[in-house]
Amino acid sequence: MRMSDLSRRSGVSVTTIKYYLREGLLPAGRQLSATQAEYDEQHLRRLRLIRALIGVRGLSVSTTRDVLRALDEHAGDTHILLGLALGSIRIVEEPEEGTPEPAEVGALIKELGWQVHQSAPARAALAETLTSLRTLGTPLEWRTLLPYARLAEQTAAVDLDQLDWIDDPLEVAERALLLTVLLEPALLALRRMAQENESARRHAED
Amino acid sequence: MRMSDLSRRSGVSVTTIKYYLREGLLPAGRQLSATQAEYDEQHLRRLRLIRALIGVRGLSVSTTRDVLRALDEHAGDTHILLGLALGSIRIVEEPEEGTPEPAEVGALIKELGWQVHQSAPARAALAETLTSLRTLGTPLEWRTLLPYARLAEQTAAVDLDQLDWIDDPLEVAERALLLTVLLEPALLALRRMAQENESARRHAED
DNA sequence: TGTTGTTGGATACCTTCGCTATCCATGTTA
DNA sequence: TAACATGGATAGCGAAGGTATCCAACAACA
Repeated sequence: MRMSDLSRRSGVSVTTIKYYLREGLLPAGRQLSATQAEYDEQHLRRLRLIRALIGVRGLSVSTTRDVLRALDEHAGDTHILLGLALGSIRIVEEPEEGTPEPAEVGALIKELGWQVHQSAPARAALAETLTSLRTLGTPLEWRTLLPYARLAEQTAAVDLDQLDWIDDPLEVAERALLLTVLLEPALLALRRMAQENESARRHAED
Repeated sequence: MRMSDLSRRSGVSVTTIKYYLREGLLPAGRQLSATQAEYDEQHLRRLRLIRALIGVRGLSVSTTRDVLRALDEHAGDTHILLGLALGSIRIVEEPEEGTPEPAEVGALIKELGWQVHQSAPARAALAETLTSLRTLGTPLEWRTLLPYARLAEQTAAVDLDQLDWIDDPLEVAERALLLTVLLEPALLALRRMAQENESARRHAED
C-alpha cells in the first residue's frame, strides 16, 4: 500500500500523514527504494486510532504520541498498560507543579482502600479540581466524592469485564485504550443526559 | 474596586481582564468617568469562575461565553439551566453535522426510559463516539452502554441531591455549573484510579 | 530510450487560539 | 502642576495543528 492509498482509505490527507510520520505518531513504512515506501493494514489501523484520539477525544499530538508509545511497549500487560500508558494522559493539561496535593486526596484514597500509584496523574487532576473549587469559595468536602468513587469502582469493573474474553494481547491493549480514553466523552454525555432526565423527573413530581 | 484591584485579588493580569471584557465573558464595570470604572465582588467571583472553566476544565473562550450567558439568563431555573446552559457545552468539539445520529442512540435512550431533548448535544457526542468506534473496526454494541447508563443515572441523582439544600437561585445555578462541568475531570480521574486499583486487584488474584 | 506523472522527504508557510505588549488620551492624586 | 494610573483600542506573539510548495528519485508506458 502506497501513501496515497493509505490516504484514500483513511480519509486523511497525504500532507497530514507526512506530518504524523514526522511527529513520530505513525511508524515509517517499509522502504522499497529511496523514494518509495510500502504501508500495510497495521498502518491504516494505527492511523484511524490516531484520528480517533485526536479528533474524538481531543488529545494533543504530543500526548497521543506518548500514549501510542506506551501502547507499543507494554502491549501484553493490561495492568501496566492501564497504569502507565493511560497514566500518561493528562486529563488536566499541565499538572501544575506548583500545587501540592492536598491531604484530602490521600485521605479519600485511603478511605476507599484503593491501591493507586503515588505518581498517578489522576491524583494531580483530582487535586487541582479540589483546589480550584476551594479558590472559588465553594469548597467540596472530600467525603462528598465517596459516592462518586463507589460508582467509579463499578464503572471500572464493567470496563475490565469487557477485556476478559479477548485473547490477542495487542487487541486487549488497543481495546483497553479505546474503552478508557475514547469512551470518556460518551460517559460524560450519558451523565449529561441522565442529569437532564433526573431534573425533569424531580420537577414533574412537584 | 478598580481593575488593578480585581487583577491583584484574582491573580489574573490586567491585560487578560481587558481581553475577557472585550470577549464578553466579564460584564463591564460601573462607569465612573470616561476612563474610570468600578468593579465589585460579583466581578471577582465571575472572574474566578471564568478561570476555572477555561483553566481547569479546558473550555474554549467562546464556549465559556455561551455557558455564562445561559447562566445569567436562566439562573433561577435549575432544570432549564442543566438542559440548556450545560447543553451548550460541546464535549466533542464541532458536532460534526455530517454524521447523522445512529439509531442506536435513540434505542438506548428509549430502553433507559429517559426523557432527553432531541437536540441535546450529548446525543451527538454519544453518536460520534459510536460512529468512531465502528470506523475503527471495534464497534460497541449499544447494550454494552446500559450498565454505564445506569451508573450515570445514580451519578446524576447524587449531583442533584447536592443542589437541594441551597436556597439562593443564583447560587444553585452556579453550583450546578461547577458540579457538572468542573467535576468532570475529577470524575474521569476517579475512574482512572478505580481502573488501576481494579486491575491490580484482579492481577493479585491470579 | 525518452517523457510524463507520482512518490517520499524537507522546508516554509498558514490559521486559530489565548493571551500580551504598546499606545494614547483622560483622570486622579500628591 | 507634575507624575503616575486607568480604560480602551490596536497590533503582535508563541504554540498547536496542519497545509502548500519544491525537488530529486523513481516507475511505467509509448
